[in-house]
Amino acid sequence: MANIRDVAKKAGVSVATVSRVVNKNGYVKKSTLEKVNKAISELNYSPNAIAVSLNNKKTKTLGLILPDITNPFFPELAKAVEEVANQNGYTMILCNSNGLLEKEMEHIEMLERKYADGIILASDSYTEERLKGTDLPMVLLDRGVNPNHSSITANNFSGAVMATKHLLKQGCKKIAHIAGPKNVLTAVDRLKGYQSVVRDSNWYDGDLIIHANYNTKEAITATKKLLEMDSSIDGIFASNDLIAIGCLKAIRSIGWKVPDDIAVIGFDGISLTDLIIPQLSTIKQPVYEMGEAATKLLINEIEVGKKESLFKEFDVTLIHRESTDKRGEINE
Amino acid sequence: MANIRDVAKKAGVSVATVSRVVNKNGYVKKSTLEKVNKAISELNYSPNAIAVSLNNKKTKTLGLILPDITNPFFPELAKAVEEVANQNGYTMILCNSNGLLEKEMEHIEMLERKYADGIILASDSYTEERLKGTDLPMVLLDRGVNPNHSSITANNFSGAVMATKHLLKQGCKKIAHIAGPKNVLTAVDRLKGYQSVVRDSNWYDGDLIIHANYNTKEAITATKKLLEMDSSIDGIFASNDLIAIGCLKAIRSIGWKVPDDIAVIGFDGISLTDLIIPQLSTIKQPVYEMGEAATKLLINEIEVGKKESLFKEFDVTLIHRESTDKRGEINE
DNA sequence: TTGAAAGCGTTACCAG
DNA sequence: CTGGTAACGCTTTCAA
Repeated sequence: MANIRDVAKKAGVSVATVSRVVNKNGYVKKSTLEKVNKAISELNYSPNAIAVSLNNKKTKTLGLILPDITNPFFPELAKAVEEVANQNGYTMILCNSNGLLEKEMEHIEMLERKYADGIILASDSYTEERLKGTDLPMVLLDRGVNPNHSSITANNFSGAVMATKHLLKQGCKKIAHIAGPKNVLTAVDRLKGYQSVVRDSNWYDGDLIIHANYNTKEAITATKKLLEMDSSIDGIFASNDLIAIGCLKAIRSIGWKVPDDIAVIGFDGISLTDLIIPQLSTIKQPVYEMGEAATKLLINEIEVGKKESLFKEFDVTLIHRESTDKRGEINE
Repeated sequence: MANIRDVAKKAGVSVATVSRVVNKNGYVKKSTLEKVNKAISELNYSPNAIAVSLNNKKTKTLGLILPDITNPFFPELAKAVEEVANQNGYTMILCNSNGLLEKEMEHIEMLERKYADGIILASDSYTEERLKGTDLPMVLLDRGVNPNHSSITANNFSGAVMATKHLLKQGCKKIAHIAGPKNVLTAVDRLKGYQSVVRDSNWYDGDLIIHANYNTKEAITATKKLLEMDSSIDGIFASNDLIAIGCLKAIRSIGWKVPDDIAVIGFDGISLTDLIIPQLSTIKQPVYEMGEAATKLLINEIEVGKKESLFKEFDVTLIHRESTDKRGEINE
């Protein structure tokens, strides 16, 4: 690949001049501009990004750290981040942390060493303590709120309230909650939302809450346990869609019918919920918009600087489908 | 962040010496080694990757270009690539091409400018013609075979044969095929596999083949069309799982039963197939292993150089589930 | 065993 | 309007 000196030589000018025309800054006489452009296209020159980076300490690279790209919630997020990044001339490095704090830290250090310009962190295990070494611009996504960093979340609490009230409205008399992990912020907020609605009901009981990780397998076990314990449960609010699908499988395996015997609603709104039978009611997060907002926010912090931490919370929406349609309200 | 000069000053040696101890090459007296190491840890020094790259023209960065991270087949691939890359000290840039040749080319150029060390390309539209500008090491994944580049694929043809024979064995008398796009290599091979099995059957007819893109929505339309045209169809081999799920939805919407009225089998083995009801039979590709193999192959080409193009084809396996279980062979 | 200095490809400042 | 050159942080000869 040709470099800037080759171009300079070919055009009969100095490298400084070439640099000026490439970056369109400074004055260049029209005739030399043309000479240089000619040389550039003849040599098919394009500036070496590494050398540029070494100078200005900017790499036009963003890091996206996710717990697990394999969880259907995240690919759409990744897509949004990648697209917005690209539109702004940035490139995205994808890092999987498997939810491990240690891996997260490794990735952050690596991104620093590679001079990434900023990081979008979707973390389970985020604690301010561990992050304070970094001074890279960083925005927290979906799973963490903290005064030192801007963050984007969905309104998990109010979504949980919506889900629980929806179940009530459909006629459920006793609603259980399969909560996510205790240390995951979204899970905690959703649990609180559920509790705020049912706390004062006469049937309410702490045993109606059971914890499981955000996956289908554990949810199956949890659901069976729940229904064995109390067969009068007729509604489940699952902390996310993967858990809800586990519920569906467990319920089916013991021969109950959804939604007649028991209604189920999830959270997230992954596309999967539309593909399964019965179709799963859920609280939909505007995932793409969230990824988009996070990326724009980050790029803004990088390019114009950060004044204050912004904390943006997105509204969620109820999607009413078969799995909670006890009253035949849906007409397909 | 501290740089090599800071360390040198602190240790009272030259930068050359620091470089030697960091890279463990050249002779260093034990006592100075210790001094230097001390300074390094006190300053928490780690070499600036950009500067290193500028020297050796290696960035320890791989590009992964995918049609669409949102298609459930790809996240697992991405995960494999990321993990293996990380294990070898590489970082992965993720690029979404949306299946557009133009976008692919843009990404490739960007990766060249950023001095990526190599590319893994999963492409629909791959044609050698367009790629010949690049001399970056590149391995083709899943959707392209070409003498100039190593490639990793699954055995699509024999998988299709397995699927079709499986349907026959389950008692299907007339099997249709919803094929993928005509310009996608995997789709073409699967179509050929199907044809090789049924071509000589007395019921065979070209109308039993219908094309659709690799998504659920189009598959619904296609399936309805197929069954309206010929209601004696009692088996469908779908070119991928997303299509198969579309079949299931369409079949359900017209009131038929799976697998009794009609059996359905997909291809890919995405985890989704295990979560839906009825569970979907499918031909499973070893996705993770494929991603792993591609990455190892690429890293090998980068680090030890490439002698010849390797062409590795992975075996696929039949997963027999409810959607084709006409004879009650599955005991859960 | 160690240090000085050139070079990697740019940009940006300072002169002219 | 243009050119020379220091600087970015590191590696790698070449000498000592």
